[in-house]
Parts: sequence; C-alpha cells; structure tokens
Amino acid sequence: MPTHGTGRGPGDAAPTIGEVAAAAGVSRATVSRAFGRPQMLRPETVERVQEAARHLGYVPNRVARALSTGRFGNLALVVPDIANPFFPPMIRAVQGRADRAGFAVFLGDADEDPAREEVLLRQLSTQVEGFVLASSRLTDERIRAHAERRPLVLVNRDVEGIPRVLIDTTRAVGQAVEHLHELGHRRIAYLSGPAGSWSNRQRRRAVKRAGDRLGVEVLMVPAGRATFELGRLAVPALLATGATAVVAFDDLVAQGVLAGLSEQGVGVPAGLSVVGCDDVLATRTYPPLTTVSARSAEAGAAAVDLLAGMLTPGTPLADTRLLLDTSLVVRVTTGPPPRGGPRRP
Amino acid sequence: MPTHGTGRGPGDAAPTIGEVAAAAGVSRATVSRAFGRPQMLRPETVERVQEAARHLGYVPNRVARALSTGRFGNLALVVPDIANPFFPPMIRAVQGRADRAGFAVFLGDADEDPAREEVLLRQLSTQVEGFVLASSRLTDERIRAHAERRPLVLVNRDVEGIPRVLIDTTRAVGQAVEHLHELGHRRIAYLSGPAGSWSNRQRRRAVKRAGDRLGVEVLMVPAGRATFELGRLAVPALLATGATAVVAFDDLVAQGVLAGLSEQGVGVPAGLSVVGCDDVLATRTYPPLTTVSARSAEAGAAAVDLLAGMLTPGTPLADTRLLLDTSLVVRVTTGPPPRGGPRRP
DNA sequence: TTGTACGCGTTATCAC
DNA sequence: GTGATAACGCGTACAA
Repeated sequence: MPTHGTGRGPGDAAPTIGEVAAAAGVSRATVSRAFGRPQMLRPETVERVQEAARHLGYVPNRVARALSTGRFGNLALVVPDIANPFFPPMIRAVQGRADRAGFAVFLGDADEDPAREEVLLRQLSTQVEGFVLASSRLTDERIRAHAERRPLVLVNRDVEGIPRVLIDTTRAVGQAVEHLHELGHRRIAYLSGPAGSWSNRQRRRAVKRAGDRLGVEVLMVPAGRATFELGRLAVPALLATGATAVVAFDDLVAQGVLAGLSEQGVGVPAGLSVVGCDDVLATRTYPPLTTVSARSAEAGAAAVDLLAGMLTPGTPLADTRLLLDTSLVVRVTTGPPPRGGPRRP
Repeated sequence: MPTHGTGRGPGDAAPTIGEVAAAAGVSRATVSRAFGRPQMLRPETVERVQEAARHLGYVPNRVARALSTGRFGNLALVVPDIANPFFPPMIRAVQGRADRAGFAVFLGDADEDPAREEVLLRQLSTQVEGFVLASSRLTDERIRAHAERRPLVLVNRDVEGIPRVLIDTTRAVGQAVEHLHELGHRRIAYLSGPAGSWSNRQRRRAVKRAGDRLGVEVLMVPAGRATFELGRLAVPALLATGATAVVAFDDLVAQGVLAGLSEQGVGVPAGLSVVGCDDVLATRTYPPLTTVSARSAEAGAAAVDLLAGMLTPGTPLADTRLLLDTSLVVRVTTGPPPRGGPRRP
C-alpha cells in the first residue's frame, strides 16, 4: 500500500472515484461521467453522485486523469525574469485567461539563462499541455525542437513556423526618434538590453533606422541585463558619447539612468533627454518618463488564446504571427537639447 | 488507443520506459531503477540503459510516477497579487530553492480574493506535494482545513499549529515612530493596507503601540488594496487628519502618497514626512523613501526549506514559527514637521 | 442509461 | 542484480 502522498494529519484519505461510487451506489464509470459528461446520465443519477461527492469532499485527481487521457489541464509560462516589472501583468493575464479555459499554470523563471530555460522546458513538458514562452533566450533551433514535442506559443520572439505574439515597438520607437529630432536632437544614444532579447534587437534596429532616415546620429551603448542598477552604472558611458538624448531598452533601465544622472548632477530633460520603453512605470518615476507603451497583459492573454486554440482538436495549425502595435507616450523627460551641446558636470 | 497528448508535428512519440527497456534489452523495472536507484544496479547495466534512454530522448514521465508513488515533485506557491513588487523576489527565491530540492513550482495569483484562493488550493492539491501560502486572505479555519490535506507553510500569516515564516515588522515600525517622534512629530497617521492582511494588522498595531508609548497621537486612515493608485487617492483624507507624518502600509502605497502629495503641491518632507514598508522600491522613488526593510526573498526560501523538511519522511512535525526581524531604513522622506503644524496647500 | 474491463507509464514487492 | 506483476485513480470502448 503506497504512502499516497506525504500528507500529514488525520483525514489524510483523499477520496477516490471508487469511494464516491460506493457511496452513491453506482459504478466508477458513472461517477466519472457525472463529472465529465453529465448529459450522458439521467439527471437524478448525476444529482445523487454529486451529492455523494460533495459529502466526501471528492476532488477528481488530475494526475490520474492526465495519465489516462494525456490531457493535463496545465500549461506552463516561462519568463526570463519575474522581477522585471514587464512580466507580472503578463503573468496575471496568462493566469486569468488560462483559468477561464480550465488550465492551471506552471511558472518558470529562467533567470536570463538559456540552460536554465532548457531545463525548465524539459522537466515541465511531462505535466503540461502546452507552453507560453516569453522573451525566450533560446536559439531558434532549440525552440523548434521543443515546439515539436508540445504546443508552444512565443511572446516577443519571432521564429517562423511557431505561433507568436509580438509587441511591435518599431513604430513607437520611430516616433520617439522623430520626437527627439523635432526637439532639435542630432546625436542620440541607444542603451541596449539583454543580448539574446528579440525586443532589444528590434528596438536597436528601429532606433538606427529612424536615425538614418532623419539624419540623427545614433550611438550604441551596451548595458546587458535589464535592471535599474545597470542603467545607473551605464550613465558615465552614456555621457561620454556626447549624445543629448538616450533611448533606453526599457523603463527599468531608463529609471536607472534617471537615478545615475541625478547623482552626476545632470538635469532631465535640461541636460539629457531620456526615453524609456514598455510603460511599466507610468508616472511613478521622477520626472515622469517619456516612454513607449507596451501591452504585456494583452500579449499574455493572446498567447493563451492561441495556445488554447492549438489544443482544441480540429483546429488547423496556422502559422500565426500576431502583432501588437505600440505608440509613444510623451511625458516630461524629453525636451530640447542643452544649448552648446551636451552638458557635462 | 489514447491520443497521448495533443502534441503536433511528427516525432510525437514520447518514448516510454518500455521502449527504453526493449532497446536496452532489460526489463522496465531495471530502467526504472537505473534512474531512481542506480546503486542497486551493476554499473555497466546502468550505462547501457542510460545510453538507450539518451538515444531515444527518454524523459521519465512525472505524471505516471506521481500516480504510482503519490509524490509529485511539484509544489504550489499562492500569492494574493503578483503585481505587488513585494512578491516577485519571493517568487524567485521560492523557485530557486524548490528547484534545488527537485521541485517544480505552480504559481497561483489569488487576486486578493479568498474565493479564488480557495479554488486554487483545491485544484492544485491533486498535483502538488505541498503549499507555500503567502499572505493568505483565507480564514484560519480554512487554512487549517487545507493544511490537514497537504503539507502547507504560511508566509506572513500567523496561525497556530501551522508552520509559518513571519516578517516581523513590529520592531522596525516602532523605530519608525521613534524616529518621527525624535524629529518632533506628535500627530501621525497610519495608512492601512488590505483588510485581510496579517501584515497590515501587525503594522497597524505596532504604530499604535509605539505611538501610545511615546505620546504620539495616531490616526488610522483606511486604504484597501495595496496599490500606487490607492495611495495617491488617499492623500486628501490623509491631509484632512492634520497629521504631520504618515506611515504607509507598504512602499507601493507610500509611492502613491508621494505622487498625490506632489500633485497637491505639498513638499516631502517639508510639508509631510512619509515612511514606507518592505523596501521594495529602494532608492527608486523621488525623493528616496524612508522605509522598513523587508526580507521577502529570505522568507520565501525559508518557507520552501520548511516545506521540504515536512516532506522528508522521518522529520518530526514541529510547530515552527520563524520570525524574520526588520529594521528602519532612513532615507530622505522624513524630516521635522512643518513649523506651525501641518501645511495645507 | 449504466456497468465491465482494460490501458495510461511508473514504482514497489516479491520472486528468481 | 534483475525480472514479472500488481497497484496508483481515472477515462472510455464495449457490452448489457
């Protein structure tokens, strides 16, 4: 007799379908149907079973069900960094949407590490019906490999053949550069995010293109992992470029820049204009940050919908590529460049 | 023949233990042992099995294993609100710690709703070995009921008999009131957090007691769910009390207060002193917030350790009550009260 | 409409 | 040291 869990305490007997059957005076099959396909049974039978189940505190064992059907009722969401404020709203949205579709959610934090991400995917794959993979740092090849084993939807990662929802910041970043150009800036910097990030590549390219188009010189400053601290530490390098404005990978980095600038005695936007991205900090920075709207919650919800679609038998597997457009949100960290070029303390 | 998962694409055959056995020319039992208890087997046998498994891309099916052993290798973390920056570090810590102990983590966001929390606990209970329940909004009674079914560790919730780790802000909140008293404040306000929150009750009481002890009048201002927006909206009520300083439920609320104050043209700390709690915003507010250190990551890690202990057979079930002490972090949002009482715009 | 019987992939128990 | 076999709890053809 298996220990059946390591549960402690007295009432440790998780009632099984058999006990309910006995209590209701029917067979186990009938109990199973009372839950899964009530319309197959006579209403009074269903009622009797429900009653017995309620009385015993019976909860269908999802593990057993999964073993039998291959359907788990779980899906996994893997993100590179929960601590980045971009993700919590997405996590919430995924959870809520999954819940309504009858799924429970595994959450994996890959800690910006492809190897760790790989491990998560592998170990979760046996108990999950599908994956939402956000801002994956994996290679296209590896993503394809995983997608072959389990239905998988990408967020902010563009791999052909894999369903994906992309928050397209190209237009908004272009607007940001135009905005700076109009203000009179002619030399700006892009402060990079994580190397493996699709969003980072997209934004970097968008800044560069818009700059080229408008005759604005664009300097690239590397930063790495998207954190407040890295933004703060990048300030000297930033100032060294002689740029009069900076577009940061995201709001977190931009906020770090704001702090670093303040330490250096450089005013914003008087000494340097700053643009963020994702709008996760809204008006909570000081000064309130000009930024690019993001739609992470929507992206999460859309991803779950896509996944749910793939999971529904009979749905053709389309190569979906859902684009979520964004726009510039002008607040107060952008202004005309300082007279006589960038101001150094 | 069951569809066996809804996986698409070709190589849809998740290899089973039987196939590995056949390939290695051994029995299924041997394959099982090669993974679970290698020392029971001759090294060369283990090697042969491993080889075959690797060749086929075999991954032990955790679901099947769980059904057989009653051990899932999963644990669930339930929080009231992922979007509150207090939780992400804790989630991370839980994940990391769980990972090292060989557990995958389910995450549930109860959305501050006891009913939703209840549902999560129920539906997760069949696929999880234990729970970490953070800042639960459930009644003691319900918590006890769940704890009887599955091992469960509480964070920031004090229910006798249930293992719990508590971030004890009593001392630090007391320090905050002393700090304000020394600065000359004699009339302060406490801006409340969620009604069901143990932390909120603890802090409210701590402010009250310290006030009584020092002869500082304490006004209570209700706020509700801990959000930036609610802090912002509470500002008029706050000013109406005539208090010269406010202790907010947490940093998020405090930051909202900062914003609301700024809108009303009240300077900080010149017009009003503000103290936060949890130190999740560090120096990222403007002005940098005087606050109470929290230790959410440590709390999460400790909770997992406790849980892992309970799950280890042979461990006596102790009524653990782990207290994590905190202290005041003075930054710049506190100063002497305005001359001639609180300044109204 | 309801019951019987088998299979899902794994581990534990007992033989060998 | 290794192999057969019975659970684990549930879903579902198939039979009644």
